Amino acid sequence: MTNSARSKLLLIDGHSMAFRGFFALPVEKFATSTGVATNAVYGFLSMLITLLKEEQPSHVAVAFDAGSHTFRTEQYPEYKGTREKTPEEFKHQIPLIEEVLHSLGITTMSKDLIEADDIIATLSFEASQAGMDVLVCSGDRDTLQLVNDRVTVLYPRRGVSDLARMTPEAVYEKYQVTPEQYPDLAAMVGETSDNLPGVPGVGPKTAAKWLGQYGDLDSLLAHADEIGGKVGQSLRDHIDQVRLNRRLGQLLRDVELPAPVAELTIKPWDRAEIDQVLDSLQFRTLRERLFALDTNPANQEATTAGAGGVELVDLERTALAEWLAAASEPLGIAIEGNQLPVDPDVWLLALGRSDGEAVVVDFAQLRTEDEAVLRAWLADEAAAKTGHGVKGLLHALSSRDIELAGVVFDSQLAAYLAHPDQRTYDLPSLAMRYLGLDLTVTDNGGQGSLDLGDESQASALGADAVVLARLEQKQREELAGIDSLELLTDLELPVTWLLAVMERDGIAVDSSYLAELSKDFAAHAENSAQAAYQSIGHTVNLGSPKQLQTVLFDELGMPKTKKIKTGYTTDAAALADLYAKTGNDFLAHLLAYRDTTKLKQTVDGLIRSTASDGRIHTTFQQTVAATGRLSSTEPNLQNIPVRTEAGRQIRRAFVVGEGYETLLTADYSQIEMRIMAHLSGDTGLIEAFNSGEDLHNFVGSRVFSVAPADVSSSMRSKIKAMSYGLAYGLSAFGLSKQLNIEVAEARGLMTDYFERFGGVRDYLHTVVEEARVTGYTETILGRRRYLPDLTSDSRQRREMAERMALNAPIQGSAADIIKIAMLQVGAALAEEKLDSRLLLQVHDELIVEVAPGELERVTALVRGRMASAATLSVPLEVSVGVGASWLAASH
DNA sequence: AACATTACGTA
DNA sequence: CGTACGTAATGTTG
Repeated sequence: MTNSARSKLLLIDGHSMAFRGFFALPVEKFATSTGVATNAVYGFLSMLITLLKEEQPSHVAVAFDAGSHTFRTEQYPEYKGTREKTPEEFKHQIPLIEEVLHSLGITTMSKDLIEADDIIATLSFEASQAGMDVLVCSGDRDTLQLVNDRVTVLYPRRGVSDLARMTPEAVYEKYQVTPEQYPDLAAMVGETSDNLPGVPGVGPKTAAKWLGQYGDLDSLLAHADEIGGKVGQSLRDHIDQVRLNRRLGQLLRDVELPAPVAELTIKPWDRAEIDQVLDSLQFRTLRERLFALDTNPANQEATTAGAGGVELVDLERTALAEWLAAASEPLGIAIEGNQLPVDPDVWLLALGRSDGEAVVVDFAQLRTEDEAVLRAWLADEAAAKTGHGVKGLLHALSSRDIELAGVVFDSQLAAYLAHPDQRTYDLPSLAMRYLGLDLTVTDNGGQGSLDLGDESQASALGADAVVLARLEQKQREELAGIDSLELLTDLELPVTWLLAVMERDGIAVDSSYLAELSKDFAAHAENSAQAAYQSIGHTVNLGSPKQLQTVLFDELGMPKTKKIKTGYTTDAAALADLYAKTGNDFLAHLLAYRDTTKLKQTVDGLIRSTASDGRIHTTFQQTVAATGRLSSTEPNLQNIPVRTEAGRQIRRAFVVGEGYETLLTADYSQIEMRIMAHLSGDTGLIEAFNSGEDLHNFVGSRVFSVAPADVSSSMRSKIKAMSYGLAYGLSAFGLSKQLNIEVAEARGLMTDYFERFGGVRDYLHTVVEEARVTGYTETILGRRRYLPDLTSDSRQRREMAERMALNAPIQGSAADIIKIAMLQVGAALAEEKLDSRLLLQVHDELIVEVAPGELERVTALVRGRMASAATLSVPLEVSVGVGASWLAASH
């Protein structure tokens, strides 16, 4: 049936339709969080989705104007001369639209000196010659000349969603001429928007009447002297203009184009790529509308071809041991259960082979002998396995004291290493991306779904396991291609084991102390609140920025602060600034209230997170931070206060657990600056670290040309801010803001800095340039971060990407190093059969719980292993503290 | 109920 | 107009 359906080509005038979208949608409502306008992109894509859905074209192309200079302006410089300059807000959206189209596999075309309509006319002509149906979507009436039995123009009436179908009949009804006659009519009537004057006194009605009488413009002009009255004279007076109009209005049908119509089929969708593009545009609803489409036959074919049936092996008939022994490749492991460190559980486990065979076991019904076989196999280092988020697997299996070894792959970690910027790495997305399988389709008949056999949970789990086995093959190849396979097998996978144990162990807290702290902070906050109400004479929700804006700027008439989306900011820096200006006590009370409520929230969060064993078990996220860092959730133990005295008191609550002697903290000193010295090879900076001198004093003495001893504290703090800022892509403006100095002074400071440390400047420059060429940055271990925005036309996006490119190798290399250190420390503790254990990692710091009598050995071991984790051109310095609480161990 | 916005804690 | 994160409250939207 589908073969007999005629091919249908959809041709879109990109500029024209984007422009409609731009004016139809309010720019304020359609912008990314960074302020990039996206209303035209949104409007265009929305229209495109509708067309794809309603019209089901088999071929699509979008044509764009190459520029305002065309062969028409060469013939007639005034052509389109009255057009207003394209708004900046609009211009930058064209590349974004092209990006979206490319991710959708839709061909875009543009050609120097040629307008989009000429490209469309050429393609339209070629396609209708080949017997295809053609839809032309354009807001330019010149395209009406293309209309015939095969070609329909969709002309926007208002906005981008209301399109008029201009068939030959519709054209005639509207203009009383045939499509072929339309350019003749337009030549006489003129087109204001193209700056083409028509014949005065001649409108569409008159022009149509004449064309009805004479057939076409040539015949009409040949008999121009027969036409009487004022309009006849007017026509004769403007014949040259009419001829010019006619020539300019004629669309070219013989433009040389890069691709024939046959190649304009919609390409298979790479959902991950589309996701990435839509993410960057911050589109949500359009994504759903888009993926709900089923217009792409090529995609369906690819999807179906990749799908195979999953066959569940019946353990009543097949011996588990034999089935396992027959495995010649890593088996996929999928489970059903709680994969968190607290109260983990597992009730179903599936093992899958890439050929589609799967075993699913229900622990509640598992025969004793099968369970023994399964346990032995899972614990067998030589039996290769692959999973998805193996850390969770380890938690779940630990609930039944099941040991897991021989895991050679983790599809989630692998996907993260390949594309560390993605939001999530859920299995269905990976299945779609790497295998073209749609795991979200649960019904049997659905195209692209695995044939589940039945809809039970067990079958779905078996399918997951099969998918994992197949993913391993694809992703292993991908990682090998970017030299990241070792990163997975030698770093991230071992780290997963370590993290699982750290999470399971947790860190002990003093719960009664936390309760006390909460009470203290509450009382303090309440006092500040009352004092705040007192000073303005009424109560207000101090936690509501909106209400505070009313109080500060309307009621008290304070000077306006920095603008934000909803008005003016009330953040701490702005409030402190206002306090300096006005001296109003309300501000001081408000700041105090903010501080203490924030601390109370942190404490209350810790209380809520304390497990029944009196310890807090955070979850470390290993696939979240794009640079390679870990992050910590539920609760986040990587942002426990330390900077203020009151905040530090919270660290007292983290204590050594029963049966252990003390806590030990070990942190790298200035690791990012050391990495900067290493990567840049700057001799001055390397010397700074080898001199034994305090880093900032050393650098300060060079920048300010004084002796190290004469570096004042104000000089030192400026140097410190600048040194750290450089690794983030700090600008002179940002530095001036932070240090409260003039921009000129900040710029001078940076110039002096770079004069003395030219290697740093060269390095920072090179790292961005290389990334622009290769498309990615790399850490010392070869961990990549892709930054496509480095070549963006939008300055904002490009500069953002440049700062990321500066920072990623530095932050990421530090992450690499501490991960190595963790593995080394973990291995050393095990080798030396010590009972002390790693509890937390806070980016450049490790926290260890030391068993009785082990302090000396553990201190030496941690120091040594951390310092030797990497060999850089500067030493890695480690400072260690010991104490009964995290606070006490911090100094 | 889900999402966005604002603010703020850490390295 | 400095990177990388997570959490909580308020307020808006469906």
